[in-house]
Amino acid sequence: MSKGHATAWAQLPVSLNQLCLATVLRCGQSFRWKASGPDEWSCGFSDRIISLRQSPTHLHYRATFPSPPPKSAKDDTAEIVKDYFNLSIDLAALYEKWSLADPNFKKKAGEFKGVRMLRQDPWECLIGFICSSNNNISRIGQMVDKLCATYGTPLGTITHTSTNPLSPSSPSSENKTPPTEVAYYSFPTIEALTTPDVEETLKKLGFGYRAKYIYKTACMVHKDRPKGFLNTLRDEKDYKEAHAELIQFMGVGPKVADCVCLMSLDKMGAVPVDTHVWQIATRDYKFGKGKHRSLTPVVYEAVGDLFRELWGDAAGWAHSVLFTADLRTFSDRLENTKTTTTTTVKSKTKVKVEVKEEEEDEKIKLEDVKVEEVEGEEVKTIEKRVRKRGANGEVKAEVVVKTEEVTERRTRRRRG
DNA sequence: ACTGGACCTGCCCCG
DNA sequence: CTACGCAGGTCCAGT
Repeated sequence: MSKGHATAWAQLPVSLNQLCLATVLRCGQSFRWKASGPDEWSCGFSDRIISLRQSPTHLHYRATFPSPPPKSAKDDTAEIVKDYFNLSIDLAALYEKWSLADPNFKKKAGEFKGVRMLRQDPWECLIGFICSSNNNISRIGQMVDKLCATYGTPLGTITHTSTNPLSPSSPSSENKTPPTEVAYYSFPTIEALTTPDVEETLKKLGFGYRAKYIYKTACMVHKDRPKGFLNTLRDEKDYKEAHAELIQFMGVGPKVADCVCLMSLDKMGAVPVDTHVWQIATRDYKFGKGKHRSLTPVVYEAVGDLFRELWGDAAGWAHSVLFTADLRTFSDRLENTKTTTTTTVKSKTKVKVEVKEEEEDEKIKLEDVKVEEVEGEEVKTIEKRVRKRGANGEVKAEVVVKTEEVTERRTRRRRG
């Protein structure tokens, strides 16, 4: 495969308060950006590969076109980049507003500046988040890569240089890995995923039950909807209308629909409520005061309403900041986590739980507590996750959980 | 309306 | 080093 034709690097004036590339491209909005070098990122678009770098004052970009470059391919990369990053929206002003309305946001946002919503292609966004259900980010990325390599259009290759953060730019570093050529592809068109082989092929590629969802959804969009349907949801439908349309598709529930609304359809008030956001709502905002057993559709909407009332029209944008702060990938920014001890206790009968803490100082921090119980003779389940650490970041304290009739008990450790 | 299960698979951490 | 739990949910059948 050819390396293609790369344009010269160009730049747009963008501050780190407006955009933090390394955060936004890794926080699970898009699953397709690859680190192509130290502080360099690349992604295949419809007819070109776009590569990005960032300085404190500028966003640097360049395009690599397939060779020979199509005559139609004039370099409108700047427009694509501005659109993709929603750069017309003043993120710093929004942070000010959210910080004023919410002390918790203000506290968390300090370490997470420049977290903005991308404005992705609705089709890609839809399929990407169908892949995300009951799944982990690592595998989602792999699945989307396979999808593009199998059904997308080859766009050429990019030379990847060492991305190991432990071996920075110094060329003499022994740790550095040799450059490699990495192939890039466009995201598959709608039609490309409607061929009869798609479900079986994706199953073989490890998509599991999502293979059927993707195939069915592609067929629905292609055959049962007007041309350009998804894009009309952006301009011609409001949030509720778009959401209602999206959950008609196979494999698309309220959470995935909100992701598509927020990340590709300009619905800034859409708040995708996943396990993280549910956790944030109950832990940091005392939502429901522990009364809710599960995330039913009613509760789901109530959580979104809570955040919309708190943060206003662009609540989905604000939510992304706190969601990102909650990701383990970035956990080192809020606290220097070394070790976490998690204790899970399950019991078939009534359970007494006491959590003893040395109340010596406020360095001890209750990170994460979830309690679920069902009335009657049924199963009571208590899950408590408690982190305590000293000023230097060392975890020093442990949780004491006392129970009766314990039937199952696990303890696990994590490194951060 | 709400609840409980099943669901593909690969990664991560536990014994 | 293998195994169980889990991962940015959704669908389906029963109350």
